[in-house]
Amino acid sequence: MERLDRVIFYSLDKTIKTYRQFAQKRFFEQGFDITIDQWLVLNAIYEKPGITQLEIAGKVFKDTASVTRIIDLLIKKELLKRDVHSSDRRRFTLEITPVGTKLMTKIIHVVEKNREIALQGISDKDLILMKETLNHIIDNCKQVL
Amino acid sequence: MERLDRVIFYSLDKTIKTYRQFAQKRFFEQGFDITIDQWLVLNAIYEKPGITQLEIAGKVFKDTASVTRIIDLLIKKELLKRDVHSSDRRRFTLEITPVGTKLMTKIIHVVEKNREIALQGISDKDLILMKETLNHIIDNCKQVL
DNA sequence: TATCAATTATTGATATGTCAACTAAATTAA
DNA sequence: TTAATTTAGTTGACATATCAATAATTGATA
Repeated sequence: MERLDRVIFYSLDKTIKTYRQFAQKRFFEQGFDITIDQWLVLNAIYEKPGITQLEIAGKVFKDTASVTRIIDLLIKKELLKRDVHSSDRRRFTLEITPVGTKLMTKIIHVVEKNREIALQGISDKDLILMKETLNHIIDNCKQVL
Repeated sequence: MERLDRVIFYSLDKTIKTYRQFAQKRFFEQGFDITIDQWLVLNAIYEKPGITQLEIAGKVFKDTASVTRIIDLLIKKELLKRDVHSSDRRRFTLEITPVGTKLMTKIIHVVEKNREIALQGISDKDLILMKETLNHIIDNCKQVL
């Protein structure tokens, strides 16, 4: 067996990539023409209307440059509308279009099902334990960052 | 508290991103002008001389297009050399240069230290448990892929 | 052996990640 | 109130991910 410390990061990487591929495939299969990342950003706005791009970036662990570009694409797809903010002209008001809202209400079922499939057979206890270990790793890395 | 199934993928994403940032920062800080992904590819060759690009892709969970491009950069950095394979002309023989070898023997200490820092305070038992849970998720997703 | 299929790798297009430089606007301080 | 600082967001450059199309070569088969 390989060394544990090495295998862990290997497994982490593989898990994220496999889950993303899986989730993306299911989006397309069910007819949703949207990437996982675009969904993440759209969802952040859906859950908190009036959210700023900076807040979105923090919420989905992306930098503001990525958020800007993803928002551009969401607008091109007519799922989102961008208007200048009434009181702070550095900011934008991001508003999900009716088409975007419809997509969100439909795609949530795929999202929930994806999570269910990916986690089936895994106990809450194991998930909680894993979450704690993951958070521990994050804290360890953050101390140096 | 948010729903567990949701939080888990959130934590996974955050962990990978934080660890990558942390590891990359330490590469640069210690004077190694190489990205994490370039290191992964170079390491695959280092550990298995004569490896094909297809095998590298499998080993580091990248597709062959990414591997091709990363190899291009490694060659530009003069850490790697690419020659036609003697018996199969579809393939290439990838050879790490002396400069590349030197880098690899030095950077391994940073890599080991990174893992040590990231995992400090976490028991082997918890790591093994996490690995099993991660593998379970991978298997669940693969069934659908 | 001529053809067809499989294998290995590259390339183009598009999306995203990361860093740095930049603009514009708002806030704070002198 | 002017000047400096901070904040919000954009843009360019480069690295990587993913998909599809392609090229070259090899292997299988009819």
